[in-house]
Amino acid sequence: MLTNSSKYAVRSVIFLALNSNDKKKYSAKDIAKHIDVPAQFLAKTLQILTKKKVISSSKGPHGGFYLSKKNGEGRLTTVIETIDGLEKINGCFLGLPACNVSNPCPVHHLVAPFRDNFMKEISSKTILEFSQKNSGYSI
Amino acid sequence: MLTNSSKYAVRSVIFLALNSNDKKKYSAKDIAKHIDVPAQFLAKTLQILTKKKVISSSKGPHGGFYLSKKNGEGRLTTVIETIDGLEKINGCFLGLPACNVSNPCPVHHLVAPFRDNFMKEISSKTILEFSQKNSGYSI
DNA sequence: TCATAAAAAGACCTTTTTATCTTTTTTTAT
DNA sequence: ATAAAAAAAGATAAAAAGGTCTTTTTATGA
Repeated sequence: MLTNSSKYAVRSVIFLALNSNDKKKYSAKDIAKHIDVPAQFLAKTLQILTKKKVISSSKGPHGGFYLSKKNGEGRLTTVIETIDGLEKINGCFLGLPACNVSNPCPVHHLVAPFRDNFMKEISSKTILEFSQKNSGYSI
Repeated sequence: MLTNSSKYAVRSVIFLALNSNDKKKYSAKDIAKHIDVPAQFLAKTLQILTKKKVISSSKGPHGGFYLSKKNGEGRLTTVIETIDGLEKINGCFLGLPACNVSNPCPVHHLVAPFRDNFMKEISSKTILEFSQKNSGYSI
């Protein structure tokens, strides 16, 4: 459903939402340590998110990645969209090119309600709202 | 969630459940045409399913792949398990190595009910029951 | 017996994903 | 100025996924 890059991205963004701000930044290495993923590989993904302004960064000593207030108002869908695109997550579970409610695959009625609800959850709440609501959980 | 191989496998098996028996067989090429996927690539997957006795085959003219009565009593989970393994579909949506109800990731409560219901649907019914129940749908 | 049809097997290839390593650029504090 | 810290960028590579092509084996029917 999601690539590792995208999973790491979502987890990083939630981590930053809960722990960072424009005064408190985290290096790729630190984030990688916190969420236990390969640091250099994560760095690539964080750079993409930065370039697309999903997260923020600053170079040099005491630099790092962080979520600005504006970043925190973005949506987790945007994170996934930026790294993986939305086709993968929205595509038919069995790979039918034209699967929809009027031309469903045999598992469409099982999958669609989940997907719709999932997409709603991660697109109706801001990154900050979502992260704080789920702050008790593991990342 | 599923690889293409596994998606093709599920669709092929449903096709065979609805259209084949020990008197009526389909070549890999025919099946590929019906479900519109690459024939040679599908053949590989069908051969694995055959070797693991999830489906049946016979060589030579008028040979092909089919579902025996016994095959039809198998489960779709077995198809996925044989091609992809179950780790992929059961693994944490965000990639946490130890995500479960007592140590959930932030989307566990969104994903787990879907996955449990999905697994129940494709493991409690036989391949034949499932296919016939959903025989109106596209594959 | 022989041509034919089909699975089975194996070699090969391309793309995508997942990484690692190195170098460059920028910024900060000393 | 300079050393250090960090992002950014680029090169390389291994593994997995996705797919094609060729040869071999097996069975059938004429």
